[in-house]
Amino acid sequence: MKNEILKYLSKYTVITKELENAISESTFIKTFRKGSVILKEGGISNECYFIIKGCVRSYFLKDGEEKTIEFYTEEQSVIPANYETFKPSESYLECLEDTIVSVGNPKLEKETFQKYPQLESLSRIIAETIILKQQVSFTEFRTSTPEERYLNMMKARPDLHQRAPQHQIASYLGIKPESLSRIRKRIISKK
Amino acid sequence: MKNEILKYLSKYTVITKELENAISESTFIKTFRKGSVILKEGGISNECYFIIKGCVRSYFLKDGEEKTIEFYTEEQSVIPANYETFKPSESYLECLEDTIVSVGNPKLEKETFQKYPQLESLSRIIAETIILKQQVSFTEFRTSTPEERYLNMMKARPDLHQRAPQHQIASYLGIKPESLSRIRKRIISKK
DNA sequence: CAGCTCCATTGACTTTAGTTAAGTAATCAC
DNA sequence: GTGATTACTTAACTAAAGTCAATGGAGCTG
Repeated sequence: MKNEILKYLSKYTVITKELENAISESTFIKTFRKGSVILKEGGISNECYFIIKGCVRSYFLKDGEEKTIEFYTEEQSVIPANYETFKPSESYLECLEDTIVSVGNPKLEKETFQKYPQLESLSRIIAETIILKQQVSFTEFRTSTPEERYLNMMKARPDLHQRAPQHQIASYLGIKPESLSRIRKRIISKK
Repeated sequence: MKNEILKYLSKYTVITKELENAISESTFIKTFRKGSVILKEGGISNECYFIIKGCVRSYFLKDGEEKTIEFYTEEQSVIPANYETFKPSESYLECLEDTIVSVGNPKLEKETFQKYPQLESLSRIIAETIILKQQVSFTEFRTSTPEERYLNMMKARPDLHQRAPQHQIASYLGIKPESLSRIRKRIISKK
């Protein structure tokens, strides 16, 4: 299972025996059942996750409604917003499917980075890559209509449509379920 | 001037003599006149910037219109989307004011990280912090109406309103200039 | 299997943003 | 300083999303 991480890291660097050791020493596997809540509002989190298999949704409550922050699937990292801060969480983490994750925590992380500085270097590079990718997503979102956002999502992550209910996808797109329903209808009639 | 960076870094760590050296060896100062274009569409960028004083806007063209990606001001880092990729830029970087920046480039960066691993560690931590902050901004944007976005911006970065023309702010908020004009009118009449 | 809950869809209506066009104010260039 | 350009505002109209309510279907539960 753990070689899923190595497979991911191999996109950024050559996997050495050292790196393999670093990963296996600093992470462990956990599995969650569909419907499990990994983190609740108000909860303290001290773990981060790399998704090996499955789907996790983060969301929070605003005006009594669930607002989906992100859907995390295979090869994505979940870092709770309160990771390492010891502050209560404002959001939830929920498994939409049976999910297998690789778990990290600050203590293990710190020790491993000291022992394997190349891993920290790799982490920096990946973090910077994620920043740029996030910025592209954000910009794309900002400059698109709800209809375009839906089409973009279907192109970039078509699997989400099978994995998450439509009202959660709607809130992820920043619109109401009724609007998403109409947008879908409009798209079909255009074809 | 360079101690502006140290001042910023001091939010994350204790500034050692070593760190001071690391910064002064790996960066240099550049100044740009108001209106200067730092990076054009199609241009290759191999520099990143830390803004000491001034304001830089990044934008790109979509359907013949300028879409503002971000306004960068004091203590913010500008990393062009094509930094280190050697691919032509899809966006522009333009100075809205006379601007003083500290410049970094991949070669200097790499050398410095090898010489001062603690700086790379700090960079990782800051990058991870930025990821979380970006996610909060994105989520806030997604779950807000245009009016709320404008109010949020005025609260979080009121200076932008003086520093950037309104139509650029409109595109930053993902709306048309006419809509921003109406939103402002609506807000005033509510008071 | 009946009843319940949750979800997606649809319709009627309201609100708000986009579009187009015109007019005014501000800025820049000569 | 004058003319030209650009930015901002306003208005009338269109298009799309939000709101509220009702319906029908899927899935769960006793």
